[in-house]
Amino acid sequence: MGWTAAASDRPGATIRDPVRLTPMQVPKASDVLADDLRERILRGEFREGTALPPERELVIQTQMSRTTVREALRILEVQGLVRIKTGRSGGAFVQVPGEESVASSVSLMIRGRQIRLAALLETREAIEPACARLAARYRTDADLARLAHADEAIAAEEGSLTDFLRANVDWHVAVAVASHNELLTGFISALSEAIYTSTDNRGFVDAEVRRVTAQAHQSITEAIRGRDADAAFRRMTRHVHEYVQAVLEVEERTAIDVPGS
Amino acid sequence: MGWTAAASDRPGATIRDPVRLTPMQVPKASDVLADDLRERILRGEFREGTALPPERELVIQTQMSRTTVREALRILEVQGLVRIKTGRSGGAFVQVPGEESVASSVSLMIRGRQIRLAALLETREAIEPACARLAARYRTDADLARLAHADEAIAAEEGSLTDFLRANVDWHVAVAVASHNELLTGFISALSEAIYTSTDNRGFVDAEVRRVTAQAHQSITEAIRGRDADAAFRRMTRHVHEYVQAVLEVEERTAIDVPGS
DNA sequence: CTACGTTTTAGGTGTGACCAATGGACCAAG
DNA sequence: CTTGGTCCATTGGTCACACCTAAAACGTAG
Repeated sequence: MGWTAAASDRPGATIRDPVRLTPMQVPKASDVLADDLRERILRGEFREGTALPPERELVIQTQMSRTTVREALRILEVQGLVRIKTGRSGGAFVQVPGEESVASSVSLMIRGRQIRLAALLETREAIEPACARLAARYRTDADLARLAHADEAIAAEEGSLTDFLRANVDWHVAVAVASHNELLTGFISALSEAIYTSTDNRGFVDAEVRRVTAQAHQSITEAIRGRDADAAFRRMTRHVHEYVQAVLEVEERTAIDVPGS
Repeated sequence: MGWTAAASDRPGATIRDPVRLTPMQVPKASDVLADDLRERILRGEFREGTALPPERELVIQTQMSRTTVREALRILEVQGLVRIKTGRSGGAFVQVPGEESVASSVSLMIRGRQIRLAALLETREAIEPACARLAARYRTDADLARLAHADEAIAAEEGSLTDFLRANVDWHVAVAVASHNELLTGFISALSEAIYTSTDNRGFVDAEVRRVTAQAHQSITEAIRGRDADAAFRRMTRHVHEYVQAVLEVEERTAIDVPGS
């Protein structure tokens, strides 16, 4: 177009890089639609449970092809913003992403990055004490019921290792729920689940560990019941830390790692 | 098909529910493909950056339609497991979900659930002190450089409010990075970003707040530099808590909420 | 009023065609 | 030898259309 020549007053002295452009992106049609719908959903324009127009209707309204519309809806579905049902009076129903959504993405990262069990425990050590403190502050009777139930399940001697670990996860998640903080609950759910799968097949949990764990849990549950935030924080700190120590000890003893498969 | 009649020896006495099936789910074809590929990626079967076969090639291999194949790839893309490039030698390149992935899903939840600023701060209060402790333990010189850079930006008096808040976020994220814990980094990134957007347009940040903040940051940075884990934990606890108090005060003073729009 | 088949409305899948972007090979002008 | 232009092959993006499948709603026989 010759506009570079126009920028220079002397034809021989070409200015080389007088202007810089940021690498620009041409959005895909499906992304445009998805972005628009996402924005509206997050803005609260539709109540939860509202049905978006059927695909064929969206095709008419947006003048896009059904393929494009479907791709946009699929994006929103994966992001947890809609739930798609088939059949008559089915369609895309607005939903708001909750803990499961966060938990699943955290799980993906943990598995993909092959995050070591030590790092997982370190993270749990970082956030669970504070979680217990909040639980002591905000717990309701329903929360207490869940905790008590998990305590019973853990104290059951005859359960299998898997049962024990499952109950263990349930208890930790119950504490998180009792904190009434959705973010923390999401984090803890994902963490506990990952720790669970990492801890299974590592038989370092013997009867002694189970006994100590059950006792610690009950002690913390008591603090939460008594709304003793400081005690809950302290005991949870100690409990999680001891667990870390136990795992690290075994890690060192069983230092024959299985890196490949 | 009349097989219920065949099960009964007398035609009139139909046995009603002789066999019970668990409600089974018919998975969608695209999900099957996506699940398979996801599993392989997470298992580390492909190195990061590896190109999956082109769509048309996958169509041949899987005997599925291109529509289905594309949907599967789109799912993986949204989950952060592949990055799709157009053009020659383009395609789906294997990727492993990192902090951005977690951060974006957390953002969705925060926006969608309309989580209050108080809850965000509460969450930050729960995890940042521990984060600072880890940073003091594991920080490298590169981490210190980032922290120092952020400290300078914050101390700059002449910046706009937005600049200040931006630098504030950078510093908090830098602390998280220094902890060398990818999970915590992801959490803090998402939290800080959300707090940033919530704090903007709330002019409670005056010169005094900025001065105190800059001072607190420097103090914590010093603790991290000196590998003093306890001091880092303590000072960060105090700093974040004071920030919460400041915000809550303003919240009460400006109790004229804007619920609708 | 219940039971069951039919209809209708939605999403799910398959096909084939064409558009758009990207990278490489090649060529021409300076 | 560098710069820019042209063309081509490859690969994802979009489209239109047809058909299958699932589920809710409806209507009717018993």
